[in-house]
Amino acid sequence: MDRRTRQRLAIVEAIEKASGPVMPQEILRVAAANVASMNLSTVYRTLSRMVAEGVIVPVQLPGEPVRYERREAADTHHHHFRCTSCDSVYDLAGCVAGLKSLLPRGFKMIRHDITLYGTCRKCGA
Amino acid sequence: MDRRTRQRLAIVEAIEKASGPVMPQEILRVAAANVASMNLSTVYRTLSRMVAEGVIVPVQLPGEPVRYERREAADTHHHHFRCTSCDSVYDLAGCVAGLKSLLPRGFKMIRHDITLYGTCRKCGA
DNA sequence: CTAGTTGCAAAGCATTTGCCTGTGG
DNA sequence: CCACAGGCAAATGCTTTGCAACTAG
Repeated sequence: MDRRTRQRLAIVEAIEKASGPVMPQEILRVAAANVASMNLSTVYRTLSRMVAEGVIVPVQLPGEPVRYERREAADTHHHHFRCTSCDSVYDLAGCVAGLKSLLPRGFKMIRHDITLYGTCRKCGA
Repeated sequence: MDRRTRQRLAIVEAIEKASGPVMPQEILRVAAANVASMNLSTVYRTLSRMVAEGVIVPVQLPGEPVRYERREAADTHHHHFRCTSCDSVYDLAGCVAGLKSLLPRGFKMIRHDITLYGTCRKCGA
């Protein structure tokens, strides 16, 4: 990100303000509040760069468009929770043991993804 | 599936022959070998019906197009392994304990997805 | 100044849909 | 016969890209 443009600052701010992983559309919506001319292409291009720079990481949940979150949050191994009521995605600290026992012989595990679905605190009331 | 058409039979066969979850494109490729006029729209429409009828279930892996597998295979709780070398997807029997311990207080888990990545036996050699 | 950026429109993919023709029962 | 199916092309929704105009440094 060579230049500090209004657009980039607004996009970075939108991601940092978010409480969890956010989608490009959501970033556009928030960033457009500060920079009227904000464009979806700019959001996508900026996100690609930030991923390449390691500032943010893509969060892929099964069957949904990509979301992004700060790399800082991703430095500690974690997984995600998706509220089936409000569609928000939350980070979950920690992991589980025993994943390797699921592997058939001859298979080697390099990484894994876990997604939990259900209702978050807000929606569970 | 009211009618037994050549197309439907070929699509069903393609899914049953598969060694794991398969993508629509792959189904088209295999089914087209038997029915020359086979069309992607037909594949998609037939898959939708089969899902509605409960004959097959969609398998969603993070960041990839849907795959489908026989419901029979899905009746026993299982997860998936994706080979990062050949891109094949395999079913994994069993599950792990302790997922609920990842939940923050106030969150309720209804279901979960686990995807393991690495190299399969064929590619690991 | 001027290379890096942006906005806009067009292009890509995967998937869906409309519509008219074909066919299984 | 004729309602259900299929083929084809156009429409979607998300994401990427080409290109000319713009601007940060």
